[in-house]
Amino acid sequence: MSEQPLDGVLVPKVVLDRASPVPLYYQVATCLQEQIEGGELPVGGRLENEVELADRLGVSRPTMRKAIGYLVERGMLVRRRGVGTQIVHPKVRRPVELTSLYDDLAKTGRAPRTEVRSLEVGPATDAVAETLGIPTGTLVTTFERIRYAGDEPLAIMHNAVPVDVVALRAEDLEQHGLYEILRSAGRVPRIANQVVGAKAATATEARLLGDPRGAPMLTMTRTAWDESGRGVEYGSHVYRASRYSFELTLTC
Amino acid sequence: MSEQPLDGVLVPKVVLDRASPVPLYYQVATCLQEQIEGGELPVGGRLENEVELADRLGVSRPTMRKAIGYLVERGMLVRRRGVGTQIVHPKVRRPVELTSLYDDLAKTGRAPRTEVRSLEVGPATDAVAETLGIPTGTLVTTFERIRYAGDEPLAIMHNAVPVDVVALRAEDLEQHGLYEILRSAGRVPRIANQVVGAKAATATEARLLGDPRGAPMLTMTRTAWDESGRGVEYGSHVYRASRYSFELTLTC
DNA sequence: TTTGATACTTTGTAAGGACAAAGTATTGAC
DNA sequence: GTCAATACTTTGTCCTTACAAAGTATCAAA
Repeated sequence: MSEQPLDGVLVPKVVLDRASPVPLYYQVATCLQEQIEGGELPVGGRLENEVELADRLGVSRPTMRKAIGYLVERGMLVRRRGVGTQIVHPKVRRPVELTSLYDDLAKTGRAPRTEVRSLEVGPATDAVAETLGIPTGTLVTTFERIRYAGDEPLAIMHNAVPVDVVALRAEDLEQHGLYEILRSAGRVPRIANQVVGAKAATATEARLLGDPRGAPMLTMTRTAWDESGRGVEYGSHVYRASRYSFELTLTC
Repeated sequence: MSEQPLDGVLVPKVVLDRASPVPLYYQVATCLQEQIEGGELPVGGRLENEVELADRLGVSRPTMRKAIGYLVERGMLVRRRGVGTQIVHPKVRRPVELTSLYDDLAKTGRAPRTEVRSLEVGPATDAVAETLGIPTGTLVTTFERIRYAGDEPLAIMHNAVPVDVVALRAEDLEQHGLYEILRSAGRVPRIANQVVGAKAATATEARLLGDPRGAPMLTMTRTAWDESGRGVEYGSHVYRASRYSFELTLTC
């Protein structure tokens, strides 16, 4: 058994299943990723060179390169010509996940609760129609929700979703996150534009969220499109700055 | 001259320079990107299939695929097996560019001005050392700046940069953005972690920025690492919410 | 008319080979 | 001993070829 060579070059252990429908390059990539996240491949360490690695794993160099490239794209590895491939950072999430507040809360173990304050179907306003790229007057479902974490109000959320994208009912929205509903309807959001800002709470916002009037609020407006370029959601949300912030990882 | 075929399949015009040191796939990609952004290739249109395109441009299919893949990665194109490649979105910037406020302002044509209020070299605090991943007590340059757009104050910025990353002088910081300096010193930030939130202005902040006390402020703390995984910058900034917001595009 | 099988188109994965370019280490001349 | 030229290592780009898988359209049979 060839163990770690002398000069600190790391030899990851990878097991492949050529019968699996999962692409080879992806199997290699996730295997490496797990070992990096698990700490078996320490940060700063240098990886075996591509050619050897490909050889040892029994895959072609293009496949090996694609696997490495995948991890480079998400900031876990760095390669330099003439030098090699290094492990740079263990826990890196993709540039900001395209998830909803509901998902975020559920993931961190806090019980999300949603109150649907209003929901109506009507023609889209010019502004909404334009940002979503749909004809003016297209029917959209417009609704307002308050999101709680446990008993504490977190955010007021305004949304507009074209009715032909998915038919929304208040009951569903109280039980599930909007993105969850969109996904199960096959309208997966693929690309989104977000603007994050801040403002002072209006009297209404303050009352609904239990903050003093003028309290700092984090605002986020988002437009999301599905894979065919169709606008699926427009949202304009207000978060209590004292309870919420956005975290994101960017790679250049 | 073969013009646009009948069924609306788009035939981009691409001119390649094989003598150029710029990779072929990148030439193809930027050429396509320009035509998409310029509107010559309309949103929703279907691209010629890979094989034909590669053939017509005189490149191999892998090269063509790499070019298309590059644009798919940043959300401009979408491909589906058995269907083809479609243009989904014209103006999409990379998931949030890893730039500084100075760069942002300069790009949008507003004259950025910087006032360095303090600058000192000393051992890093525990918190800073930990986030940057450097030993406690490592010497860092700590400085405070106010950034103006024209005559109007925009933000208060606090930073810490290890002295062995780059030696910083107040004069340089008044003339150039921090990221510009880092780049020219060869310490290119490659990956960063940002947290965006909001808060009310303290009395000092309000005074410095010319806002009333308690005015809503957008906060951003960022830690950035270079390609070798070394922490190069820690920043904690406060922006006037009335004058600044973050815009970002995310792909899932 | 509807259903189901079939053919076709188009992208996805994979292999193998060749050369270029960048960075590092070594060696030789002065 | 220092510095420049050289060799070597390693990733970057590009090509050709082949087959698999998904989606669409066609066509025939019930």
